[in-house]
Amino acid sequence: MYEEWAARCRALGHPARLQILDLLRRGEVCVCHIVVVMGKRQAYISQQLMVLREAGLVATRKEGLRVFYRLADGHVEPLLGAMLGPVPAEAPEPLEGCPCPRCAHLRKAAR
Amino acid sequence: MYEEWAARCRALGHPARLQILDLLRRGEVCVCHIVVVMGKRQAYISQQLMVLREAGLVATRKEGLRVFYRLADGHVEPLLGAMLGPVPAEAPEPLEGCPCPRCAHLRKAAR
DNA sequence: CCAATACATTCATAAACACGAATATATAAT
DNA sequence: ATTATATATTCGTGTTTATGAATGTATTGG
Repeated sequence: MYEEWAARCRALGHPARLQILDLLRRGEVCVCHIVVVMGKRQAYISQQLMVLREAGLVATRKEGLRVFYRLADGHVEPLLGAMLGPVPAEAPEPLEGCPCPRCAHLRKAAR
Repeated sequence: MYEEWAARCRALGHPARLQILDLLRRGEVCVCHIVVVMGKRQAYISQQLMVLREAGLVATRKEGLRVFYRLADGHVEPLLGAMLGPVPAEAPEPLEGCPCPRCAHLRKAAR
């Protein structure tokens, strides 16, 4: 049982992955959104997502070309909460330069 | 901020260290007690304790020859709770073959 | 001072991880 | 079928981590 959690902690033990998980606390997003938020190469983000997936920290849903990531089972969110505090309540805003459907939709609604 | 927690998570990312921290949730103990509980070489335990110390996950108190370890500041306990669940309520029992003063005291009280 | 005890550190090596570069796969549009 | 798009994987190399063995340090008692 310790080894299982240790493995998850190793996956948590990287600032980029932690940031991705923190982002996912705010809700499901597609990979391209994560790429824009993090400002890193797509392949790099994909590598980090693979680690998170293999550790069972995130779950995915495929929709056409896009893959949406979310936090896995109920254990992950409280764990992040214990580290990073509660998720601040923010109004959802479109992300500058993000091509994902969610951001496109938010931009349209803003006008 | 992510890097700080990532560093702590790396320290958590090892079954032996996780087990030590879980033990410390039950209260302060000296190194020799940890050694008996874990059934590993003293030097090995000391190495793991060094990692935990450098990550700021534990604090120490020296008393004569012995060094007592406890969980550090209030952030650590909830984090462990999120992973391992609440600490089970157990009556304190002396540990077979442990030379530490606490165990000696408990053995005396048991008779 | 000398020895014993409790704990910590250093060193060497093997395994694991990080990450850039290149490449692969799957889906959708034409 | 071809092409474009979104995402995933593989590979190579440099860095970090794990752990056994050996050794060091601090404190106490004689």
